[in-house]
Amino acid sequence: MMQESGTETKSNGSAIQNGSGGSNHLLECGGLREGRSNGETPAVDIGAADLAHAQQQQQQALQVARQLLLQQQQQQQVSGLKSPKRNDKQPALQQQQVATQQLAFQQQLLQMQQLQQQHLLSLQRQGLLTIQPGQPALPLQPLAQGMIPTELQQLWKEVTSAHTAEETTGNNHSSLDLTTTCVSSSAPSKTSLIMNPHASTNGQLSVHTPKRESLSHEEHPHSHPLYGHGVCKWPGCEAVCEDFQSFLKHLNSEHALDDRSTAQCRVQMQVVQQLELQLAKDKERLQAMMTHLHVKSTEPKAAPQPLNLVSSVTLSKSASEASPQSLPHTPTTPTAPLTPVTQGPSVITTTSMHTVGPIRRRYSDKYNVPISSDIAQNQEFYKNAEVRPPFTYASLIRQAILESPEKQLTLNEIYNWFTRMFAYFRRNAATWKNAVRHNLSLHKCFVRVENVKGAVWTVDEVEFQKRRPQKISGNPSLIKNMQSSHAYCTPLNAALQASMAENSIPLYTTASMGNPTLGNLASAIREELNGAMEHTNSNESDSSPGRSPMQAVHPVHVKEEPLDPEEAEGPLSLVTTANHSPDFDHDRDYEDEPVNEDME
DNA sequence: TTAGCCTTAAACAGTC
DNA sequence: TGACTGTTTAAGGCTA
Repeated sequence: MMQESGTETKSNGSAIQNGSGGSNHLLECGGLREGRSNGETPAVDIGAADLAHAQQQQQQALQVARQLLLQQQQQQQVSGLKSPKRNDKQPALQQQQVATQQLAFQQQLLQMQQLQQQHLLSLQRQGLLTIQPGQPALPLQPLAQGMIPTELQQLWKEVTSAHTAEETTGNNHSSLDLTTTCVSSSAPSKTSLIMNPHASTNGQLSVHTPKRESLSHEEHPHSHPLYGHGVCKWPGCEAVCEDFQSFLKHLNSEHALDDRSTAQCRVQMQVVQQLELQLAKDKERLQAMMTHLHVKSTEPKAAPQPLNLVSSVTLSKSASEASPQSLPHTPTTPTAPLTPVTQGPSVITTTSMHTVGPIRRRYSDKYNVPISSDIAQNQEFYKNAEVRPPFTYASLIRQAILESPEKQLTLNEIYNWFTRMFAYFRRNAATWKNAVRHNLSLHKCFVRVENVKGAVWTVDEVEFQKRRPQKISGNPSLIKNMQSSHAYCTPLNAALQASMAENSIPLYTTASMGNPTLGNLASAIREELNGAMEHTNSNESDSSPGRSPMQAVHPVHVKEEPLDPEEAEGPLSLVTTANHSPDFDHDRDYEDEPVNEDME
C-alpha cells in the first residue's frame, strides 16, 4: 500500500535503522505532506507559527531523505564493486517496469501537491490558517523540486524494492497513508487518515476505514480515545453514541476524511504541538525558578541550612541566609520525585535554626494552597528533599491527624507522620517536636482524647477554622466562590491560558473562541484539563489512607459553608467532628473549660 | 503602628 | 532516673 508515502515509510525505516528516529519523525511529518522542497525559503508567513515549523521540518526531512539516498548510493557503489554482475542480471523488462512505475510515482507526487494545495486552501477558508496580506497565497512548491531526477529515481527504487513484501500482500498501492503521527508521539492513538488520490474527486478525498483504528478496536474493544462516556470525543462533536458500534458508525460517517476532518485533525496536531511546547517552556521556567531560588537562597551566607521553601519564596532575609550546603539539590520540579538525599550528617542544628530565625509565614496561608493538595502532589519531593513544608505546624498536625483512618493520632504517631512525610523533619527533632507539642497544647483546635491506647489527639475543625485569619470574611460572595475546586482550578486555568497566550496559542484566545471548531477544541481541552484536575484530586485520595480530604470537600459543605480558602479542605470538619464523641460541643470554649477533663 | 499569628526556646510537672 | 508527654510563658518576626 501507499507507494507515495512509501517513500516516506522506507526512508523512515532507514532513518530508524540509522538511529535517526527524530528525523524520521520530521520526514513523516513534512517530507511529503506539505510538499516544500529542500532549502526553500518560505514565501509566506502563514499566521500559525506551526507552518513555519512544518516547513522547517520538511526541509530537515528532505535533508534526511537525501542523506539516506546518499547512503544508499554509497552502499550500492560498494555492493556494485563487490558484485559487478548484479546489475547485469537485471532484465530489461524489469527496468521498463521500473520506469513505468517511476512515471506513475511522479504523477502521484503531482497529485499530492494538488491535494496539499487544496487542503491548505481549505484550512485557509476555515480560518485555521491566516496568510498575511500582501503575500502570495500558498506558495507550495512541487514536492520534488528540490530533488534531482537521480535522487527521485533512487528514492523510487528504494520504495519499490522495500515494499515488495507489502505489494505482494495486496495492499493498495494508490492509497496514501497520511498518518497523522506528526505529533502523535505523545498522542494516545494514531489515527490513520488514508488518502486515495486516485479516488479523489475534485479534491475531495475518499474515505477508507482507518486501519490502525480497526486494529486498535480489535485489541481493545470499546476502548477508543475518541469515545468515552457514550459521547464522541472528536473535538467539537460530543455526539451521543449509545454503544461502541454506533460510535464507530458515527465516526466513519460524521468524521470521514474530508476537508473538515483533516482541518480539525491538523488543529489537533497544533494543539498537541503547542501543548508540548508549552510543557517544555513551563518546565524550563520552573527550572529557572528553582535555580533562581537556589541562587537567592545561597548567595550570602555560609551557614548550612535546609531549604526553606517559605523563606525562599518570600525571599526574606532569612532565605538569603541559607547556604549552598543546605540544599541537597536543586529541585527540578516539585511534583517530580527527587533523588533521595544522600547527604552526610545533619546540617541542621539548633544554632543554625536560630540563625535563620523564625520560619516565615507559610505560603499556604497566603496563597490558598490546600495543604492536602500540596502534600499529595509534592509528596515525593517532601519525602526526599530537605525542604521545609510551607505550612504551619498546626496545619501539618491537623493534616496528619486527618489522614489517619481514625482521625486521631498519638503524639508519637504525629511525630512519625512528620518524619515519614518530610525529610526536613528527620533532623533537629528536638526543635520541631517541641513545636509540635507546643502547638498541640496551644491551639484549641487540637483536642486531646483519652482512650484505651492512651492519649490521642484529634482536630476540632470548627476551632481550626476559627483560628484562621478571616481575610475575606467580609466578602460572602467571594467566600462562596472560593470553593475548593474552583479556587484550585481557576488560577491554574488562568495560568495555563496566560501561558498559552504567551506562546501564541490561538486556541485559547477570545477571538479563536468565535470559531466554532476552535471553540469546541478549546472546550475539549478544558474538559481534559478538568479531567486532569479530577485526577489530581484522585491522587489526593490515594495519598490519604482511609479518606481523602478532597473527598470530604465536595459532598456536603462546600457550597454551604463559607470556608477559609486557605484550607479548601475545610469541610473536613464534618467528618472530623463526626468522629468525636457525641457530646462534643463545637462552641465550647476550651480555654475556659479544658477539654481534657471533660473528655476524660 | 498595632493586633494576631507563627515559630522557637525553655521551664515545669506528670507519667511510664 | 531518664525519657516522654503535656502545659505554659516569653521573645521575636511577619503580615494585614
